[in-house]
Amino acid sequence: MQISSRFTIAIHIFSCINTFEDEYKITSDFLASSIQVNPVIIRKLLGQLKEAGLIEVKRGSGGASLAKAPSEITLLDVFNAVESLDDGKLFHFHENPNPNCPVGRSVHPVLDGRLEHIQRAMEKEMQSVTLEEIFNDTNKYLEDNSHS
Amino acid sequence: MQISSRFTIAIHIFSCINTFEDEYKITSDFLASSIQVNPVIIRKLLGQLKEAGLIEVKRGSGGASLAKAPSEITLLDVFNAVESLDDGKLFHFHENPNPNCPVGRSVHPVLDGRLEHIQRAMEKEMQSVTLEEIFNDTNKYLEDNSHS
DNA sequence: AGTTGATGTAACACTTGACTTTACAACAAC
DNA sequence: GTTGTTGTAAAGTCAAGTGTTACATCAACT
Repeated sequence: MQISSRFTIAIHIFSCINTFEDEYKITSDFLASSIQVNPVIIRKLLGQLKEAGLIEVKRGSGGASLAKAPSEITLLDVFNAVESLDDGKLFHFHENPNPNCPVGRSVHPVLDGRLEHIQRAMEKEMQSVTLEEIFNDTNKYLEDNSHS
Repeated sequence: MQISSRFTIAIHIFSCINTFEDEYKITSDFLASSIQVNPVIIRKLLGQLKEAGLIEVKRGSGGASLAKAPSEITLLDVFNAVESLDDGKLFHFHENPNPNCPVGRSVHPVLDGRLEHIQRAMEKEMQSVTLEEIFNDTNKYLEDNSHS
């Protein structure tokens, strides 16, 4: 099963804030039209990102903005804010291995460490990328492709 | 969204084969009672593992066995055999970013490489663990806990 | 104060995938 | 041909992702 699109949508949101915050007010409708999903989806995501302390959202007047420097937000922060992993675990273990079977008894203790290790590898990689880098890449891409 | 339990069930299957193949015939019913899921689930998984060339299953008489040395099967092999990632990609991208928006146009080219990189890190870690190691861990665990 | 444009949320529907279960045809060995 | 097993179809349950409408709440502005 794939990781939900909430993650890429969240990054898209950040990129929009970075690119447009001086020109436009970043509302859920504005974001919805760039991402092409329903504004309510965006609002829920904004809520999660806000709760994680990554952005600020103004009620009433409206508009979203970063709560931290882009160099201080990693893809892992975004991922954790937005992806609800049951018990924080990437791998879903089958619930009831038979305790009367030697193998059934040992699967969990034998595998748990390995699975954590794999998850860590992924998280480490996510942690090594900051929004600043994403923003730089985006700006570069837009410069290179603005003459077409 | 978590990775489905098919992955851990598959590893459980392999461990059962390794531990019991000399004493018992490894049928889907046998496996089902150790894993405590429906035998049909097991048969489907056995089918996927067979198709990936990791095991052999006897029709009629019944029974599953390894098709390769445990040192030649990695967790990544098992994962790929059993987990159907759409288009091989771990991350699900939102489908229709707005091409009329600069950011909408650039999200894909900017992110694709990063996401692949993260997925690779996970795969690399999976690839570094063989079933042989899992089997050794299991045997060790069973020895250490057999006197209780 | 009332209007306006946003956000926060509830409620509901739709779809998909995971997982379960029953049932049965196909098969191999005895 | 009987038996035990695999392969698979069919149908169902359940949870999560996603989409949509609706509306109360809020802050700023006139």
